[in-house]
Amino acid sequence: MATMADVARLAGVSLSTVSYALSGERPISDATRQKVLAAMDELEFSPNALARGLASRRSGIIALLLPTDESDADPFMAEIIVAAAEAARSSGYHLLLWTEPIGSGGELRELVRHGLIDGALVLAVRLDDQRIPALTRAGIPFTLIGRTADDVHSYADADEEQAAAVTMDHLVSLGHRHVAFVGPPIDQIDQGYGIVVRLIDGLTAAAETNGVALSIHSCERTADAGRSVARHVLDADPRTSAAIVMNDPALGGFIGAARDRGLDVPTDLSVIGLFSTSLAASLTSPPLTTVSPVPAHIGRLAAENLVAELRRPDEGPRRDLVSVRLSIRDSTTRARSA
Amino acid sequence: MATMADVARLAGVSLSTVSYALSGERPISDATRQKVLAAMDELEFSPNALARGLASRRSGIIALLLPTDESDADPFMAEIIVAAAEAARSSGYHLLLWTEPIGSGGELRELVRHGLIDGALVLAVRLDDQRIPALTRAGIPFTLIGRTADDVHSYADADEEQAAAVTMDHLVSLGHRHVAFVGPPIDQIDQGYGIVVRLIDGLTAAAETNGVALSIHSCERTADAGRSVARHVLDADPRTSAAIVMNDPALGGFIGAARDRGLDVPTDLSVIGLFSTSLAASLTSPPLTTVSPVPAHIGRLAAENLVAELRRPDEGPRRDLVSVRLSIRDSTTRARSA
DNA sequence: CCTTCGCGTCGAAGCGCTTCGACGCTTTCG
DNA sequence: CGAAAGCGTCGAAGCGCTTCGACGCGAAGG
Repeated sequence: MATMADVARLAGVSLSTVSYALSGERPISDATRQKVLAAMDELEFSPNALARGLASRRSGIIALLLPTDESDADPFMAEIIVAAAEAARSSGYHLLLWTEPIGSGGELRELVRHGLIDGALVLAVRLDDQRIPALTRAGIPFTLIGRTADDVHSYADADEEQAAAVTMDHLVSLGHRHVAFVGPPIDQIDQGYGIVVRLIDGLTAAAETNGVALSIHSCERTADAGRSVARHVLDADPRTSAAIVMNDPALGGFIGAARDRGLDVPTDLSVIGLFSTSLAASLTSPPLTTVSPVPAHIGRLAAENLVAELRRPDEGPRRDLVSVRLSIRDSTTRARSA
Repeated sequence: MATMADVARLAGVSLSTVSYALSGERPISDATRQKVLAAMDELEFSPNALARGLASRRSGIIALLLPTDESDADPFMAEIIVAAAEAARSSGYHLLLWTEPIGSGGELRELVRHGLIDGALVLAVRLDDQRIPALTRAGIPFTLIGRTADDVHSYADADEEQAAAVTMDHLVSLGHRHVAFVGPPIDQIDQGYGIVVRLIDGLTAAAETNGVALSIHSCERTADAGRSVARHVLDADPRTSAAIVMNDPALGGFIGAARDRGLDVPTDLSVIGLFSTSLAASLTSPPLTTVSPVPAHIGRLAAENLVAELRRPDEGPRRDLVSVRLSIRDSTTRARSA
């Protein structure tokens, strides 16, 4: 554990010179720099992150705020997180996983006052998210993974509007006119998760434009719930020929229940997965047609935006919309009536 | 941003007294303690993590070492990670996600010298893992999520032996005598992932005991690979009546290919998922019988073991084996011949 | 030719906390 | 009744780094 003082001694220069040689904050002659670097090498020096952080008031750590009670370990989020960690790391930052037992405004303040983190990535953003004023008040730069209502902060998010359009286009072009949307649990809609709200708005608009009858259903994140929603959907409007499911855990039950009714997927009922992971898409039978962004892109962009903001704070918020891709597999086909 | 000095001034005591009142490292009279606490409250004081870390040589941060090239964002691992983060946090530690671009022994050293972390959780452990000597040399306490060959360190791991026994028991009790095991990619087996190796050993032993013919196959983590392995398995031994699949991404293809051959699952071919997530189990058709540990348990225990070791270093390694559960769903049934 | 400037370097003052030795008191016990 | 033993508190010395002001020096400018 060599310290900078050791390096300075060995190189025959002062401590501050070593520091400047390392950071480049002041010009250092080439000869000196070489001596310093050689000494560092010889001593296997590597700077102490804590000391550096204390002195510079920059820790090199960013936090990822992960609400933990809901959508626990969602594979979609998992991809985002890993991608964010990698991106942060390749920019020289560390990613700290900050799980919040939800509604814990107090603890966030603690984290923030703590002086440990330089910035934060905010996951599972609600249109009106309490964490945002908390972070703002604390003066901590942050980037949303998702968007709020007022769209004034940095973010990286899926392009829900496009997703809605692409989804509806696909179904319409296959002749579907009676479509059901199966979303996440009702309380997630009520709580205003931007992603859900915007998706529903987009789908509603697209349905109207295309003369499609769209029914909207919420569904708990379980196969059983998917099962009963399927029954309900088919009872409510037997003409329903396509379903848009944004709820991976419900998918298996949903498809199973339809099949139990004697309906074939996709012949009698097309199913399209919204924001499903490709793993989920490959597991259903038939393999699921999906409309999804690449989660890793979202995570990476969010981390990059945050880092950029930390390095150059004055350039204003950075916003990225990740467009989705329609992956046509075997769960959608032409409507029978068409 | 009040500092301890501010608190000391307001409370009318010395700086060190405030520190002791906070840490309890030395006795402080009740009266003084109350004054100090009141002052802290009034100033909304919260200690600076960096300064504390620098002075005490304990950062309160543990790293989770996540090899990133392989099994990217595996949902099973995701659950482990989130659970570990929560457990760490409720023990007063922060969890830092350290992604490694694999084979990066050098970078690990850097992290370690860095002085940032108090300990490490090591994910995706190989029987002979290079990270272990690196950590040992650096004097960093760690807990494995998995086990090495020599079984001398702290760990939390699934009980693979039990898993193998439970799996084989289930199939044997259903009358299966010709069983195929479909594992992860060959290089993961070769590289000695403990979990895979022990599972195969256990299954082999259990097969022998029960007079079962067991064939072993590796398989890339894609649906297509699953498909072709299924064909291969059925060609190689048409008597195969059951498959044990430890490879979620391959599952869909595997089942699909069997069905394409005119085989019904489970009537003609029973399929059992090994270490599958419950999400995956619910998505297949029919829903998958699985033998799995609760991933969150593994993550939590690992974090708890590490924290315990950090707090009481002399009590020796802590080891936890998490037992698996057989969840019987609809993908297994009696062998036809039976 | 003297001033001005920028370059390259140094020394020292912190950053906010922990921890060790010391000190004055009050108890306790032989 | 005096010495030993705690108890509760204080002061000061760091932890390893960044950063600011200063300084000597050679080059550029009037």
